[in-house]
Amino acid sequence: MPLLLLKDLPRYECLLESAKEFPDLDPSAAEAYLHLLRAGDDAFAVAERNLDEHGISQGRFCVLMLLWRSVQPRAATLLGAEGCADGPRTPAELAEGANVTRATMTGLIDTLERDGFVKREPDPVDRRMMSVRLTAKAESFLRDFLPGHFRTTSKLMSALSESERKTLVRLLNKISTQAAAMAGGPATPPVPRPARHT
Amino acid sequence: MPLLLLKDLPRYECLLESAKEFPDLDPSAAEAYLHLLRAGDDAFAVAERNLDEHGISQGRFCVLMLLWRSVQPRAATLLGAEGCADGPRTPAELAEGANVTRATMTGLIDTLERDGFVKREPDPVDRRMMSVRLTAKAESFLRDFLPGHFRTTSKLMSALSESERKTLVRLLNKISTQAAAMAGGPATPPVPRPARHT
DNA sequence: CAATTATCGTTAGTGCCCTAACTGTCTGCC
DNA sequence: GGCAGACAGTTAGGGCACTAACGATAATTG
Repeated sequence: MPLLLLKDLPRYECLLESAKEFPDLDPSAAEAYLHLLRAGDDAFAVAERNLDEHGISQGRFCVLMLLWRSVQPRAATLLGAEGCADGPRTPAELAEGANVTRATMTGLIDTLERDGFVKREPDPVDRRMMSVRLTAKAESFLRDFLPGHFRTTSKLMSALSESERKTLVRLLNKISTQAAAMAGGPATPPVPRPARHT
Repeated sequence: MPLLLLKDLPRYECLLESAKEFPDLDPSAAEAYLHLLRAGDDAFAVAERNLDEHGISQGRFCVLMLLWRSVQPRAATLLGAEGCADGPRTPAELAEGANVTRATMTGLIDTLERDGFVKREPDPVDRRMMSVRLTAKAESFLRDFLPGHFRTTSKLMSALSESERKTLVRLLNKISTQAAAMAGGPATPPVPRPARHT
C-alpha cells in the first residue's frame, strides 16, 4: 500500500452536492482523479503482494530491473533503455532511472548489498564513483520471479479487452502529459523555481 | 512521490520483443499496468505538491477529510459516508476509513496534534477509547485549502472530455474489481460483515 | 462473580522515502 | 601549480508506512 487513501470513495451524487458548497469542485474531474488513484493503488497492491512474498520491495525491484538492463545486452534495448551503456552502473545513474534521490539510492543499495543481490565496486578511473553490479543470486532470482510477476499483471488486466487497454493507455497518457505540464512547466524560464501560480 | 517507478517506461515494441524471452509477458497488459501506475503517480505528485506547500501530507489530509465529515453534518452524507455517525471519531475508525493500521493512525494523530490540527480527548464512557476532533485551525485551513485543491484536480483532468472521463472511470473500475478479486484470496471473501478478518 | 476473550490505543523496531549537509575527488580557470 | 566550483556518494535526521507486542479496559461466559 504505497499511498494512504480513503477506503470508500464518495459517490458521484455526493460530489455533485459538494460542488454546491465548493464552486471550484468539478465533480467528474474529482471522480476521475479519485478513481485513478484508487485503481493505481489497487493494481500496485496486487503486484506488491507478489514482491513481498519474495522479500523484495517495489524500490528494490526497480533497482534490480535497471541493473538487469546492463546484464542483458540484447534485452537492453528491448526493455526500453535507449542510450543504454552496458556494464555496471553508478548509484547516480540508478537514482536518475528510478526517479529517486541519490541518498535514497544509497539506502536501497545498502540493503540490496546486505542481502546479497548487488555488489559495490570502486570505479578504477574516477575515484568518486562506485559501480553496482548484480550478483548471480539476483539474476537467478529475477529469472524465477519475473514470470509470476508477468502472470499477475496479465491477470489483473484480463478484465479489459485489447481495445479497452488501448483506450486506457491513451487516456492515461493524456493525464500524464497534463501532469507534466503542470508539474515542471516545460517552458519554465531558467528560474529554478516556478514563481507563477499554477 | 509515493511509489518508486521507472522514469522512462519501456516502449511497446520492446515489450513485444521481451515477450519472446518471457512467454508469460502479455505486452498490452504490461503496457496498461505500467501506464496506470505512471499516471496515478503523476497525478498524485501534482496534488501532493499542493499539499506540501501547505505543510500537509496525503495521509494527514486524509485524516482531516475524514474528521471533517463529522464536523459538517449536512456535508457528511455528501462526502460519501453512509453509516455516518457524526461527532468525534476514534483512532480505530479513522484507521479503518483511511485504510491504515491503528499504529499508523497513532503516529498521524501525534503529528497532527503537535501541529494544532486535531485534539485528543478521552472518551468518558469507554476508557479505552479516545475521541479525535478537528480544531478551529484545521477547519479554517481546509476552507482555505480545498478550493485550490479542487482547481488542481480540475485542471489535471481538463485534458479529458466528459465522455472520456466516464470511459476512464469505467475502465478503472474494472481493474479495481479485478484487483479486489485477486487480493481477497482466490476463492471467496468469507466475511459478509467486516467483523473478524484475521 | 471470576476468568477468558476481545478491543483500544500505544510503543518498539524496521523499511523506504525525503532534505540538508558533509567528505572526497575531479575539472576548469587563472 | 593552485584554488574555486562541480560532482559522486554518504551520513544525519525526519516523516510515514508496516508488524508485533504490550497494558488497560470492556464484554462475554462458565
